[in-house]
Amino acid sequence: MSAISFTIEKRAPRSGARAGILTTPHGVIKTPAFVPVGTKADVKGIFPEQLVSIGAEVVLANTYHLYLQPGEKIVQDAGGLGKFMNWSGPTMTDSGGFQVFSLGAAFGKGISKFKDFVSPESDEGLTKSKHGLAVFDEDLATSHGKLAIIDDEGVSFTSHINGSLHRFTPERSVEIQHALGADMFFAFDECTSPTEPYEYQREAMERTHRWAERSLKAHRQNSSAQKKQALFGIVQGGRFEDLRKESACEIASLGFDGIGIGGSFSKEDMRGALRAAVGELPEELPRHFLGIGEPGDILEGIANGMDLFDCVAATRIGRHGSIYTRQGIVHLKNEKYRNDFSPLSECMGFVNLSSDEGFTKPFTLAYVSHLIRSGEMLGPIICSIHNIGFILQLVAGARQAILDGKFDEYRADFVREYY
RNA sequence: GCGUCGGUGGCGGAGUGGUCAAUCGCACGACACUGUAAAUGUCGCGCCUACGGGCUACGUUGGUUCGAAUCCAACCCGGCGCA
Repeated sequence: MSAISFTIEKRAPRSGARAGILTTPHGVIKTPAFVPVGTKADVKGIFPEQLVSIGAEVVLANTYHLYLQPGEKIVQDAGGLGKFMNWSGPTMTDSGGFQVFSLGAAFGKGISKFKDFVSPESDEGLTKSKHGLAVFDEDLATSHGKLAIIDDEGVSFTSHINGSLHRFTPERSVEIQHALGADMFFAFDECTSPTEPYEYQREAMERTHRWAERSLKAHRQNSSAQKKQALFGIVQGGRFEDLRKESACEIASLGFDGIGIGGSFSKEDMRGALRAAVGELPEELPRHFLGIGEPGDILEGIANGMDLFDCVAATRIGRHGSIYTRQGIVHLKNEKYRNDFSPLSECMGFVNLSSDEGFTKPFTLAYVSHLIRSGEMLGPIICSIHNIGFILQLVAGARQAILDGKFDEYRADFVREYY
């Protein structure tokens, strides 16, 4: 018995795209859906009411961050993630598996989730340890510029906040996520660096599979949590299609409530890895494309049958002064926007961002550019809301297009103008 | 007027005989950002360039020296103190 239910309303004729309804204990999510990221129990710079007003239906927080600060007990005592952050709709939490990557192999290397990975440096093999470093060697890790090292049992890491030592296992991640109490949560996985070779990708994938089983077992041992929370397993396998297929089969066979597709790709590898995985997934489970993405990548995901997406880019680039528009990303700090008095909303093709909760009138590019340049906090806030709104609208439009049987045209039209 | 300290790139401010077109910060210009170590980071920022380098620059003028932003002299300008 799952805490959620998922029904598919309509499938697109010439692609894998599908529109569905995902019902959770805290409400309904119309899929495909974009899930704004609220890592530390807030979508940076945006009030819950504003999220609602621009169409958000669900938010995603992070286990690693909330465990470190303020601690899962506080969130639990507050009544769970949603109550803690004043969000009454559906919630999700990520497992902390991504931090294994971002604080581990990627730490200090300028590698992000989605870069062109030019020259994979030979890596002293810390994260490749086959012998299981049960005890975290801080000096060793630090000397390699990492805050996290992996063994078969779990991951030891130092807090990026104060350097204190911690350890996650699949069981611990589930326990923390039970305390956080989101409607949907993810199994603890190992998100590998795309620079890792095949052998290591296989090793990590198999470890992720073992962790998936342990996560599921831990979840099933808590029947009250099981009634309220759904657990998603995560497909890994790097850029290798055979691994992706194998991983998808394995994860799909275990009995999760939903499936996440994880990983870190180079731009060219995403589609192949995605297709290989999706082809092996059962139709009836909701599929979440972890960490994706940019407009084009989201549409690619939808076309390949993905239902849920989350991404920090909208708020991050917004905070950094860039906005999505129908014609592509605009860097508001650029000189040419200093005296561009065209309205923000019209520029991005929004029909309506004006509501009692949202903006009352469109701001001009010149104004927001000024706010960004002068360091006023309203600038990043406006851009973040704008960008989340843009993505939500893009996905809502895609959903409607699927229902209307016009997804291919919708996607083609968008891509033509945007890229 | 006397004394004293000081005048460096858009600004602030290092440097105090060669390795200085000149550290650094700001401003400015551009780029990056995909399960958030991120309201962050990277690059550029005298002029020209066939990218090897060339040219003009550290208040002004002159001098010392193989060589000066750096030493000397005069002058101009500013702060402070005394008249």
